[in-house]
Amino acid sequence: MGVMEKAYTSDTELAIQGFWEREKLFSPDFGSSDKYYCLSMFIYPSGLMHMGHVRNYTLGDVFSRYQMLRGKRVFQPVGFDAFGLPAENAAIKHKSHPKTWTYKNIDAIRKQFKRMGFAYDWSHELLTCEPSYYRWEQWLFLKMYEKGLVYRKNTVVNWDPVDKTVLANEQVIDGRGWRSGALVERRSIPQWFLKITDYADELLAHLDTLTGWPEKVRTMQRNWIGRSEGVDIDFAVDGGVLKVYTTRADTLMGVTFVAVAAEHELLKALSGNAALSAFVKECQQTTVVEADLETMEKKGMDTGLRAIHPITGERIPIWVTNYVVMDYGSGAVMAVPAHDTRDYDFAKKYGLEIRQVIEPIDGRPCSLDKTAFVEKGKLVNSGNFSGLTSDKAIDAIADFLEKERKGRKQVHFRLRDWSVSRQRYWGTPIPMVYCDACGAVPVSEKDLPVVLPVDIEFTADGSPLKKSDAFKQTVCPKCGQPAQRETDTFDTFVESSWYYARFLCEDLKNKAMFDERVHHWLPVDQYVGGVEHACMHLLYSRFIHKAMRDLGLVSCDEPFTRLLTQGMVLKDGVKMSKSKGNTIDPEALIQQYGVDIVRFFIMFAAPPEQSLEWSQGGIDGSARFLKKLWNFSVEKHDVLAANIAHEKVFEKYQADPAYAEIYAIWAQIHDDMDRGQFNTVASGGMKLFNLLVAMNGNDDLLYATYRLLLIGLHPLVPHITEALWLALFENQSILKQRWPHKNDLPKPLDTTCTMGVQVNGKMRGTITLSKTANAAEALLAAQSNEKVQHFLKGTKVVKVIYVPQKILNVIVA
RNA sequence: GCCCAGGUGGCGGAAUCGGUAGACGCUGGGGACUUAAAAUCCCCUGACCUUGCGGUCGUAAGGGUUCAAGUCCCUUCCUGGGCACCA
Repeated sequence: MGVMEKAYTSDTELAIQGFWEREKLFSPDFGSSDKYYCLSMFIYPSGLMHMGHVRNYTLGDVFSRYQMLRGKRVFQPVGFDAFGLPAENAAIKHKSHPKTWTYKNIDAIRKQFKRMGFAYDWSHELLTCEPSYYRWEQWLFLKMYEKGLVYRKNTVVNWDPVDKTVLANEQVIDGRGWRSGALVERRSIPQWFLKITDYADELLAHLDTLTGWPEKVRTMQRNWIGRSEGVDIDFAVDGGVLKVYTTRADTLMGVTFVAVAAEHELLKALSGNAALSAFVKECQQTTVVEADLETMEKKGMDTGLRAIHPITGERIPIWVTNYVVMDYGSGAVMAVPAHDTRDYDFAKKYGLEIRQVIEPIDGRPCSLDKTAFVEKGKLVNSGNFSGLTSDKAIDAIADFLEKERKGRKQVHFRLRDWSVSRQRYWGTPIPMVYCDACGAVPVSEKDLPVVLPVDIEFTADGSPLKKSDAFKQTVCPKCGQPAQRETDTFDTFVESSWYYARFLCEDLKNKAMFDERVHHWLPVDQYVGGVEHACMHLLYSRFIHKAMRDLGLVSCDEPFTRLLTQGMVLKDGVKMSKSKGNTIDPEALIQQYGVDIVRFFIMFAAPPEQSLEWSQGGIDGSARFLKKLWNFSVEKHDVLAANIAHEKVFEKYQADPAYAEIYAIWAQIHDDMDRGQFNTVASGGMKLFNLLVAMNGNDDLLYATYRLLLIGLHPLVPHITEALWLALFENQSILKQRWPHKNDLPKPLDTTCTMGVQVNGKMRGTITLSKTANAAEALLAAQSNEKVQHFLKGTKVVKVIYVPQKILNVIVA
């Protein structure tokens, strides 16, 4: 190190990476204050790294290196989300084992990550498929079970009747199994659930505290949780009540039928009706995907059963439909065709009555010939409730029903409890045992982990765990009699819901789940990942975090303080994917250009949150810029290596217009770094460099500005800046430097500014005047400006709007 | 269908608080250097009208608020993400 090389090559990058490794720059002292925990969503090892990963992990690395330069002790870990369905598919395809495929991919990606030079603390690397990881997941599940956060109930899944296996939603294509082509059926099976709804209120309320998250993600979560205040209403039926939930109790008098799910227990009594049974069967031959349910053709059939309207006593027909799902709510909804779009369409289709009970509050005409009237308004045809506004009526009707014991006010969430059972092999075994005498019994803590057996043969016909007696046969932890293990495994979202905490303590292995480091180092200061995780992963993690807090395992309320959701990488306007054949292999690019050029382009080409269009021309441009920077450093070597005193240089040039520009650019770079807008950090670096190239004389200013430039660019192009730094300046890493806060640089002393002049709101010219000029002086300057004069000629000034340092708008008549 | 984003020159994008639209870069054109090419450097590059000076239009489309709108409000269109078993 220390010798200026004539050209920048991949050898330079490898040498720098070796230097960082020797210096141990990326393993923080966990006892220190000034911590900064930066985390990128860990990778699912489905093959090699693709451009989306390069973008994701570069973003995390930029945050990390920026914070190191700001003086923080940065922890940036790396790991692998190693359980999952694709491993099973690959194993079937290649007649191998999910583990083999997974570890092979991990090895390849690990090599690629190292080549990228990310500032990772490799000493805390974790793999979720290792027993030392998932044993604590099993342990956490047992603790949640003890706390009453776990229960078992039946729920519907996609069943492939030919392959005799449960299908993931993505394995259902147009209602058929992807491998067999058979029509998929809904099948109800028992599954383990986590009570995320117990935390619904807190998950909602704490969104307001997550000010470091994009507003759009918070909005999405708010809508996903979907808190609503409504009324549970009982419709009397033969032998019981049919419960429905509505947020529009004001429309209750407009109910003309009740719709129930095909699985509803009311229908059991009607099994003798052949036509009805056939229809029920047809309804069950659809997927459970909500988007499909919402868009498919709505079908229904009159069951012949009648429900009694809780207020009028009227007999209302009960219809079975394909769009009401048993798992959501009570599996029944009241239908008000006049005031609900879906009910309206359904009523039109089957000739059911449409009874108007709401009219517009402002008395404007309202026809129900073409469409439902779904707004709130004023009640009509509603007996004693007629004349009330919708809002008043909702309360009045709810009060009436409560008094009559036919209903009650109810807060309802759209959020449903989390089904964590998967009928798959490559996942964490659920630590439960089934005993004929004791029922479902949790595994004893001392018997953890329940190890996933790997000496199995993997085939297409269902989970090998179900066929493995060695795995299944055990004894009941309670009574000691022979019993059977649960053969389902956890949803892989469970692993990704607590890994951020385990990273800190991964080295404890089997000794403990966490130690005091989680109290000092959580929450994660900056989290980076795809926006596609806005609701599920990010909500599950928040839930598990709160559950861990209530178990005394962690101490803060939220796991992630700041969140950046990065956009996709596109080529020719569409997402890069193998199936579309439009991928760019990052490894080939790195070989051709080097890591930093790829990093620089990918940061420069688009703001992190937006999608990024791949461009060959763009990467060549980035290569050109960095080459210019390198060549400039070689050319100016004598000046730059001269060890000029740089401490108070900017003060000396405080009144120089050149310094005003430097200051403005640095302030922009600084702000953009803070808000994670790295594309303009890159362009700011280019501007600063252009300034440097144009600078003549003033070696001390050049020297000081150049040092600033290397520090500013370091997070984006760490290898190049480190190589130049070591060659020209100190013999220690650039990361030991401090990023100058914009407020620590001297304020430029220029007293004038240039601003636009409008006449009647249209831009007509610019004037340069003192920053402290008043309106009269500004007007005078405008009136003596040739271009502006042209538009003021022969007019009378009516009004002057003057916003100092921004705009002068002269209104004339 | 529902929820959430995005739409600015030939292209990627900038404009942080409603105040000079198009920074920075790419592409293209012209020039310098060279026997020549590459590399490099310099100038031009939103559209239309105009010999020029200059003017008009212009941020998906339409409307509105404002002295002033890419930015705020309403409507529509298009593209993308999510919709609970891909991760």
